[in-house]
Amino acid sequence: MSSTVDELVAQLRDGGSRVTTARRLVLTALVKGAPHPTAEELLVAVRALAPDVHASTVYRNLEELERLGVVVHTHLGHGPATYHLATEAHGHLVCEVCGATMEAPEDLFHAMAEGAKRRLGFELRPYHFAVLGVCVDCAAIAAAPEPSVG
Amino acid sequence: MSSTVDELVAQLRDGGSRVTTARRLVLTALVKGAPHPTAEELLVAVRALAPDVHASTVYRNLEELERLGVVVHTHLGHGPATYHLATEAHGHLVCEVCGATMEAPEDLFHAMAEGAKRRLGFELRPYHFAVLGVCVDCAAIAAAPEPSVG
DNA sequence: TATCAAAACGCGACCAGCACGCAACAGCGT
DNA sequence: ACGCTGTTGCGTGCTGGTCGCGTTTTGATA
Repeated sequence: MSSTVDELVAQLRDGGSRVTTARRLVLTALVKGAPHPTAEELLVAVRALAPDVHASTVYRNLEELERLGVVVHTHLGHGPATYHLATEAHGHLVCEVCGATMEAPEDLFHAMAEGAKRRLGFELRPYHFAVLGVCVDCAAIAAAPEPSVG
Repeated sequence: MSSTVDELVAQLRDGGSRVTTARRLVLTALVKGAPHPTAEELLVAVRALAPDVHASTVYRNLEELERLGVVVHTHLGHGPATYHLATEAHGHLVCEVCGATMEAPEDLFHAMAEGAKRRLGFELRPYHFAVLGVCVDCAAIAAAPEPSVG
């Protein structure tokens, strides 16, 4: 198991931040909820237990948690940003056709990262924005001769 | 020289679209303007010659031009999308610190694209979203021992 | 346990970037 | 020049997110 809510709360205190109900619930939602929640989804999860929490509170908490290095956000495409614990940071491959999201194997970026570093001095951070493309299934559909219209 | 406005206008006619003042001006701005214009910047360029063109007209034209394969848009980071001619499509590396944008060498994505294809069946489209990272200069600054505060 | 400064909250207003509905207008085939 | 229909200008609306302000809460200290 990577991180419990209590450990994350301890990180908050270490960082000088206070521990509030909303904040704890955001962390709980991140630990126990679905894999790539948006701020909106986190808000829903938080409100399930504390209905009066305001959207801006969730946004501000995510910002603060990110400042402390507890969570990171990723853009998976055109929609809203998604959040996860910093301990679970990883690259993403997103299908432009169906929206399917998959975790990128860690070494997939190695060659490109090394090439960019050596040739351009550019240090890749391939986690912040997903790499777009077309997934197996959608590529198969696109390549199929005819979807047999009738 | 890649494309003249007249060639692009011909593409419009071939696609069944009409050629209007606003549309021609958008194309002109794309051909002759700065490298990675946003919709807003294109609007300004268009309005320099036709002050009454409305923002939504530019957005709709860009959408239509994209449908016809004349232009493509790219997301360089958190800001608005940027547009360029489809003939000039290329990958981008964007510095998360200073925002510097550079064109990615064509072969930089080869290894990753092949790896993704062979191992996951995933066909990379690395042009739609930029790859983020830290540029040479900002990496140097970050690595410097002390910026000599006084 | 009471006190209190500062942090965080709830709330609403606001912002950027963009999409949409509609009536008027203009391109272009005839 | 005519008329069909795509396009425009305009306002309005939506999503995703930020900000300022007055109130509440946290948690160190007494």
